[in-house]
Amino acid sequence: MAGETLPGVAREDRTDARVVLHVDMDCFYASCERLREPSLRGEPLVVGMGYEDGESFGAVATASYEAREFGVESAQPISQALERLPPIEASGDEPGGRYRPVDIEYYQSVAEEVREILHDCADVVREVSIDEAYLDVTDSTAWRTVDDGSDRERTLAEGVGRHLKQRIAREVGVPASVGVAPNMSAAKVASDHDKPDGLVVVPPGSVRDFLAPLSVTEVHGVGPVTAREMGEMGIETAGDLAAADPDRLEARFGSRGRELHDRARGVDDREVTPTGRPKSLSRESAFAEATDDADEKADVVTGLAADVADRARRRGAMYRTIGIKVVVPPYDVNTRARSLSGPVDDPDLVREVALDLLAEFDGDAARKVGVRVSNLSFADADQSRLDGWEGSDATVSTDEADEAPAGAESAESDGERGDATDGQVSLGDFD
DNA sequence: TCTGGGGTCCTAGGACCC
DNA sequence: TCTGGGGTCCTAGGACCC
Repeated sequence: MAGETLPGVAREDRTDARVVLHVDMDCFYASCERLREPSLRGEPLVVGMGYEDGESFGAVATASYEAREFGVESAQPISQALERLPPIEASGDEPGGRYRPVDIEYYQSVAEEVREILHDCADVVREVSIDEAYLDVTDSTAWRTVDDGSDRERTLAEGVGRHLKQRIAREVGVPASVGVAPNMSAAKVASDHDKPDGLVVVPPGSVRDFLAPLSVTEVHGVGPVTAREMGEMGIETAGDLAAADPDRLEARFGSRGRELHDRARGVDDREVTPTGRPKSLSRESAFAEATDDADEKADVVTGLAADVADRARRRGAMYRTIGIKVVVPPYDVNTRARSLSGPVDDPDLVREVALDLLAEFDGDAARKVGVRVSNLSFADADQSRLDGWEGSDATVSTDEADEAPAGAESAESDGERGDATDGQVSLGDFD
């Protein structure tokens, strides 16, 4: 089915069927490394963090298909990868792997080139991550079949997918897998179906049949927990899921149950909307070994707080909520957050609040800590609304906030919890 | 599998308001 | 003093995704 359009399309050539593409760059970080270091092509290649400097607690970011043959996978502890695929320098007569550290800035520069092609090909592009995007090309193509002289049917939509792949390969030099379907969910599964370098087209009317034989884990939104529970209900394939009683699914999985049922039946009305602004920004860091040393934890949190605040500022984001995350062995994830009376851009306050929240975990061992800012607002975003404000402090930024930081008092006071926002009228007049 | 880092969305209870 | 019902905001946790 790869690179082909299934028959039976003409009848479905309705104007209401959308043409959605999902573009997924194949083991993107590894492809980027090969782009600038062609001798890595064809070699088992692992891109990961934490294997240098004698460290060994990082994880695999991307493994090339050759490395996957050795059992190396994404998100695997780097120590395990090194066992299964020793570095070439240390492998002796055995086959060895090439290891490279993550160089996110370089990958971003390559992704930017890909991005330009995507935006050139579609009006609406939703970038999901550095290596993945949805495109809606309904306006510029159709599900109509064309006679290209071969014996099989092709659609115009398929041509768009092929064109996109070829441009990325030719102009950037990295492989991509493309799925073409009438909705986002089906396009996503399609792009996954024939990796790497795949092109899978699923025309309207054939989505449910395409999905039916696939494992339920292929459905976007079904993770390990849901898959296990579905297994207990006798639901193994997407076909089983499509045939299941939606009321039963809703009883067990809530609104998500109904949604997944729809997806499995090929129903997904979500519009492809352009990438929006982030809702939160965070940084986290794992300790090589869990620690209960309060100073050590505080030092790391202080650093993370500064990083997060800096990133927020560079992106023009103000935040109204500051939070932390503390992962306690074996792997208990704890989060704490405090909201202020108004949005601020105030690195000192991020640190103070984060440390104050951290104090609750004094004496607890932590294997990982994190800092997050959320409830973001962007100074340039709602300008039309802000214009109506009297003495608009859309950019209540550090100057002002330093003098009257919203909620700062709670971070400094010996104080009672919960009074963080009391009496903070000065910054409370937002909205 | 025993777990790195950066995100999103949903749920559920409690506070508070009318 | 006891009380109904609805709405919103906040926090914490969970599942999922890349």
